[in-house]
Amino acid sequence: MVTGSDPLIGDAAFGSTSEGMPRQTRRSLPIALLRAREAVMAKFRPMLARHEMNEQQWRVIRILGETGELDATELADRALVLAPSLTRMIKALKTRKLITLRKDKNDGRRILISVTPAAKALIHEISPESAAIYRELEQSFGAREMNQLLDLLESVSQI
Amino acid sequence: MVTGSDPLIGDAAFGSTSEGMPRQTRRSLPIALLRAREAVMAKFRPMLARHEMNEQQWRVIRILGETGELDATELADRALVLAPSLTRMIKALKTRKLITLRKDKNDGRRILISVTPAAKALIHEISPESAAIYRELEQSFGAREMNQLLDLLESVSQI
DNA sequence: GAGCTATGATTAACATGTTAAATACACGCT
DNA sequence: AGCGTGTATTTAACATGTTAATCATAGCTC
Repeated sequence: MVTGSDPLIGDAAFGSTSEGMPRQTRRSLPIALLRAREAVMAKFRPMLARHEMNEQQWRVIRILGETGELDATELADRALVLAPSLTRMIKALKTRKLITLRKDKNDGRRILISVTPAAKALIHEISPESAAIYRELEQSFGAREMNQLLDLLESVSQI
Repeated sequence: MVTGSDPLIGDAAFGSTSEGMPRQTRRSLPIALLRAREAVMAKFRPMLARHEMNEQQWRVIRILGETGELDATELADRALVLAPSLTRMIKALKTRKLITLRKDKNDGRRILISVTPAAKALIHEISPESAAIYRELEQSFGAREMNQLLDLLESVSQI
């Protein structure tokens, strides 16, 4: 049975959601998040592709650029990539001479990763383009809505 | 002035994005969307795994259950999976006898996909569990916030 | 110091994401 | 009918996602 006066479950246009029946996908948070993400990333992907970067590589490089040297676990955490993915990406980025690795002298298990000057140059190429796309997005979506959305997303991430 | 291995942006610069510098990831919409999605999906994944389903398969099966027979393009669109992914998933789901395929008699290019009774049974197993997790999520996040978030996500998806 | 446990990173195996190309059919045109 | 163009699906190739297992090192305990 549907919870009391809850307007979230079941959209009138698509019928009500009763027990045993799936929630309509249009008011499903996971799908709404995915759809929004796709819409947003579609704006950025062509630009990144011109720089021979994908989304994940850009996250990794950019975070290293912002933060400085990081170990793999911390980097994977911040860039939202899984450890096995990062391991593979490290190989590719090292080959492209965008990162350098060194062992942590105090902990032989850790590798410390940092960006090369070439990567910093790349960051300085991409960032203005990225910022421009972001501004465009903010303009058509609304700065206030954007902030509100970011706040809600931050809040839901902490659950 | 950036020198040596110092980060390109210090924490002091948080929030203010100047030309040539990357926006701090904490207020980046793509990353916020990804992080929120991860937080939400972490609640659902273990339950789906118990039913030997991943997130994408569940979206596909569920949408077919809601909608009835669909052609591949329409299904891929609604389930937010790319056509090549769907092609591969179709093979697996057919092997598991969760879907059946037939050719469109009016258009030989299209295949029409629908769920089997076994899939419908599976949907009726999973849906209440999914709904329970969703209610839990709604309770800790807040129904009003959830609604607000869904509205904003829908809005940003149309940009 | 041997042994136990925990942690960081990698590897393995399979699934999906992503782009480009190939294939097959539909449809309009002449 | 034959041809060109567009559309639906598949295939290919490579990247990342996901879980589990493995390997190496750290740190603790006896």
